[in-house]
Amino acid sequence: MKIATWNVNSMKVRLPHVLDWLAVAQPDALCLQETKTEDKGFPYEVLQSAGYQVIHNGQKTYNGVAILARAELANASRDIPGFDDSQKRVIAATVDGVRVVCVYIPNGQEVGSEKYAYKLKWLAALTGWLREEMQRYPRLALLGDFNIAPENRDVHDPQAWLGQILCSEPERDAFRRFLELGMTDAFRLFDQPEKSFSWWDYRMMAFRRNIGLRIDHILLSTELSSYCTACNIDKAPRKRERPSDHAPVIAELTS
DNA sequence: ATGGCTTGAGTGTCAAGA
Repeated sequence: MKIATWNVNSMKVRLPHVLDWLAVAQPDALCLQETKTEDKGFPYEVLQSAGYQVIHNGQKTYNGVAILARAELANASRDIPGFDDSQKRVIAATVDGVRVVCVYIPNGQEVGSEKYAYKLKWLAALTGWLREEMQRYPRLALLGDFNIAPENRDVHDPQAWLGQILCSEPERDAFRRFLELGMTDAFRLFDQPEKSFSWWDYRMMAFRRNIGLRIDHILLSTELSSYCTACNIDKAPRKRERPSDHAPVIAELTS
């Protein structure tokens, strides 16, 4: 079973890229972030024609998350239960016995800002809910745009980013709390190339110069991580015309 | 040099991303 995550930065603009990537990469489940559309504008039919079931939790202009899956999407849930939030950032469902949790974690803008406080509060709420969700579903995968580079090796220039947004210690602490729940960063289960990133700024030819961050992640519960045989970042879609600024991350699980 | 692109909204030019 292949599971993947991709921040597409507008489903409307990126739909052709998503369809092409589904055909090439053949994921069994794909989590999408930043769809930037309401549910009624989401391209359900064309994705179903491509062989995927679809659930979406969207809003106008900002945020928005979806899960596409070849098999049935069972027991779908939206948002963080008990956490008052107008922003559409979470959707979850069970696919082939795996609880797939798709998240678009807030960016935080700047350390010390209101949005940063919201990010930390949001992360705490997610962690609390995940603790329960993992008891309900021991075979759980958390996928998405975390907007956190967990370690210095996930940053092109750790000195320049020291203490900055996406790299600050409170954010990295929050990431470690996911691991303390019993989850493993699938990407780090395997040897990886130096300077592996999942996001590159649109400006300054950042992709060509590999000036990036690894902020998109797949975390696996203990019961799943032992079945993980590969995890990679696919840079091919980032090389296309009008790409998303993020690349997809894909993990393979044996049954 | 706090910019540099891209998107959505909306038709001016700005917020937001990371």
